[in-house]
Amino acid sequence: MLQPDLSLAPHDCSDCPIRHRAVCARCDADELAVLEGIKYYRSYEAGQTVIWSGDRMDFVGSVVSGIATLTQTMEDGRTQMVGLLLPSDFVGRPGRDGAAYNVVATSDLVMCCFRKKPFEKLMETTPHIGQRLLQMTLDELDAAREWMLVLGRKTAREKIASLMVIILRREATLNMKEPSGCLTFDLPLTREAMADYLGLTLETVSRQISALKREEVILLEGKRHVTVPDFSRLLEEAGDDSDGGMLA
Amino acid sequence: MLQPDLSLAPHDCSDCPIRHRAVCARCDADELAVLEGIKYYRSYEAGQTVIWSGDRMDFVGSVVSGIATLTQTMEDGRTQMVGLLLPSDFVGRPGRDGAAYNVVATSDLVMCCFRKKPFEKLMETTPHIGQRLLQMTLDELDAAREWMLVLGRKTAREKIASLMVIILRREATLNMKEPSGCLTFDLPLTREAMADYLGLTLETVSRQISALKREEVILLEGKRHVTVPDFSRLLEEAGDDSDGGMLA
DNA sequence: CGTCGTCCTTGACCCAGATCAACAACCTAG
DNA sequence: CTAGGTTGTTGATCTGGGTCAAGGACGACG
Repeated sequence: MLQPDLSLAPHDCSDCPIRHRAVCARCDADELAVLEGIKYYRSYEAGQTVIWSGDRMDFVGSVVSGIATLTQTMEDGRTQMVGLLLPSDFVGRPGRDGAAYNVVATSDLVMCCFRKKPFEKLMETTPHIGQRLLQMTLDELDAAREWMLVLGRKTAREKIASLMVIILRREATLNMKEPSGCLTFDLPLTREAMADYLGLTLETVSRQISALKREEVILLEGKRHVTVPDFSRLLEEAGDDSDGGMLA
Repeated sequence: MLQPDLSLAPHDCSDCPIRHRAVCARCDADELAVLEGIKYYRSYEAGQTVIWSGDRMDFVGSVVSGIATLTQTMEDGRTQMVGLLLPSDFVGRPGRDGAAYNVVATSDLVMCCFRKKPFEKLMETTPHIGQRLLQMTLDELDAAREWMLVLGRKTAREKIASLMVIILRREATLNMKEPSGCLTFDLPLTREAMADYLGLTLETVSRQISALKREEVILLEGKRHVTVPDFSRLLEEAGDDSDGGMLA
């Protein structure tokens, strides 16, 4: 079920220096040439803030490697993560100058950026970029809404399991297969960051992870490396009744 | 052909039979003619389900009058509202056949629909529609993410106040002004629907509304008609520190 | 008119998760 | 090697909001 052309399925594009889902259409060499003039790479260290909410943002871009988070904060310090950016995810908003969230590098991070003005011009002349961006944005909207169910209605245990499911699904999607059976991955976030994503405290996160370990839903090596002996069991714990996000 | 108006600011378009922000570019008469072939209206009664999650959806459209909700449900019945559709809001997803949520008419509802296939074709030939749709989708994404903060980190009282702020802001936006001072509106939702939106129970919603009334943050006539004597007080109760969503 | 059904309110009690606090397991620097 | 800084774990206690239960307000309809 590989989808060619303008599909949004992440594609094997390892020899393409763009690695930019919004722009790369079949890694077209001409396109590449057009883009060379306006694209550049940027690196950030773990913990560094890429953009502050409200700041002027003169670029759009996507994650090449590493992990970043989108967060919102209230004056009293309460923090909610509103997005988790993994490689290939897009950041930025054509048509608006101000950033709406803090973007923070959670690990060392490399981004592929485009200066915004020329990118917007490019969108006008190259319709598939806009179409691609629309599809990606609709996907993000679906993901955000699915997360609203997690935040609003799930228990702490279900939230933790849901987070693991999301991470496993995203990793599996990059390899274009469905997760199942026995799986292994590394938690890309600290307990505190998980808490901010899930609307919990870090203590509750820690306790629930311990509980899942105790009941052998997961196995832990160190604090970050997780083995899931039975993915369907994890799904059950997540209260997940979806078909894997593979809507017709 | 008229220069298309790509701004997303709601515009006075009362004599335009499309009333469809995604498509209507300054109510261009030519455009209208093109569209006549593929658009139609549909009415629903209060309580009627417009689309079930997972169903095939062969149209896109927008709300002309009335109110609809997008909800997600778990097998055990826990429900989370993930979107509130007011007049001019868009429903549907070009490029995908299955609906991702239940869409329910909360009041009597009139929708302006377009058959999906021709609409998609129209998008290809008329770039401004795609651009407009992208902007609208990005706005919805921002709204969804703002709601994640409400769901994940706010107290019950702040949630109720936030809901009222959102409703007042949306109403004010239609008249293109900022809400302030003494305001009046009708709650478009039952206590239960509010609970589903806010990730609370209906009892908690009722109690918090009573508390806000007791402390004169709001005045109630009947169960639905609300007067807000001081909008800034309500903002404070909502824990809202934004600039009114008017990012540069 | 009364009865039924929907929507809402209020009270009593309980519990999941927050809060407060101590400490353990690692780092890296010196 | 030790000192100090992160990050994570676990225990004790508290509390906001959930749950269960009773009843009120206000239709619509016979």
